Amino acid sequence: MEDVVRALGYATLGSRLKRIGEKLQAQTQDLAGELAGTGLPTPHNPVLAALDRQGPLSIGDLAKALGQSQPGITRMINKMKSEGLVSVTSLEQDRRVSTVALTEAGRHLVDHLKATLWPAVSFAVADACAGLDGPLLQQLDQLEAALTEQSLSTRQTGQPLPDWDTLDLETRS
Amino acid sequence: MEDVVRALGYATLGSRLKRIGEKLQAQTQDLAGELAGTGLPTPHNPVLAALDRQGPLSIGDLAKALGQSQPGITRMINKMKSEGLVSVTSLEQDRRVSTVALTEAGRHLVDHLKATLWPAVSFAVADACAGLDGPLLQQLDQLEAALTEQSLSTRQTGQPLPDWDTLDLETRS
DNA sequence: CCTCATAACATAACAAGTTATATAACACGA
DNA sequence: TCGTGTTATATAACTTGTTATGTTATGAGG
Repeated sequence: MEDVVRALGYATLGSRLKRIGEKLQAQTQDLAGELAGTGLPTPHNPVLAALDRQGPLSIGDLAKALGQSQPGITRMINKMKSEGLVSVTSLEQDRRVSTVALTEAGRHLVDHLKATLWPAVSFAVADACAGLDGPLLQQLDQLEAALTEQSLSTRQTGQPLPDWDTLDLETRS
Repeated sequence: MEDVVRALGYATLGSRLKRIGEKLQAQTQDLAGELAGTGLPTPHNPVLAALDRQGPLSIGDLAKALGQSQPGITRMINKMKSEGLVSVTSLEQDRRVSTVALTEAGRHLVDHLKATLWPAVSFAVADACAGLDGPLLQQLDQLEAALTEQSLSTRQTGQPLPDWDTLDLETRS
């Protein structure tokens, strides 16, 4: 059965990118289950990372930092608040803005993720991307094939992982 | 405000790909509004293209051809059926399988899209991708910047578009 | 033939993104 | 100070993807 989305090339690049992104997120979720045992949904990771990097942020700034719409952020923050990972307080000077900050539990989770899941994902994805070459569509072909052939979880070497903060510019970009 | 998803590189590649894919789809939708005037949702285009390329297909085969799950296809087909674009008939030999085929209206729409939207999108996306170079993350940086700077609709040259069927291997891949 | 496993599709519930709009707080000019 | 416009967030409705599960049809063995 022909892969139509792949065959149409530029015409369906949007669908293609979404599809690969979802596959990556699904495999990341699997890896999270094995590694960290936390049931943290994959899209919540960037939120935690943003708060870790930048400290407390408003809803709007979080939306900008993650490049998505404000209502989406509001909903995610509500869920994370209900799980005790973040606290939301309204700003003294301007009570329209609510400031989102990591709670103690949130910070602990971040520390755990920095030591386990986040570097593991970086390495596994870097491994899947190793050897990619050529124009964009070709690299996407290669990446999609690589992910199909071997999932992120089986790309775990088992070797000791460096902590997140020490790995920044090496594997990450 | 730092773009965290971009900054985290491989660790958030899934989110990144989804984000770019959604942006592309949104801009494709805009282009569709200007060009074709049809309110066809962007994800329905690959379904039409698959049926156009392969003739009538079962739900399961469509799911394979598009690389998504069967329930998603079922729902999309139901909507397209309700809009008169496809017909669904159950197979004589095996009444479990339902065969999806373009209706007359569906075929007319496909012909229209082949003459307008599909080649236009191919060209516009190819234009946005022109000059991309380097490793995957770098090409994604460049692509995302290109889409932000100039939308697909403003990449329309206005010059005559070749018909879809004559453009296959040239711009498409 | 009847049963049971399998296969195809449908349905339901959920997740996470979007747009459009409502609400509430602020800021400024008449 | 009183509207009035703007800004920040919340809410609602929708889309489109997912998984889990139900239903019906097929086919194969006893």
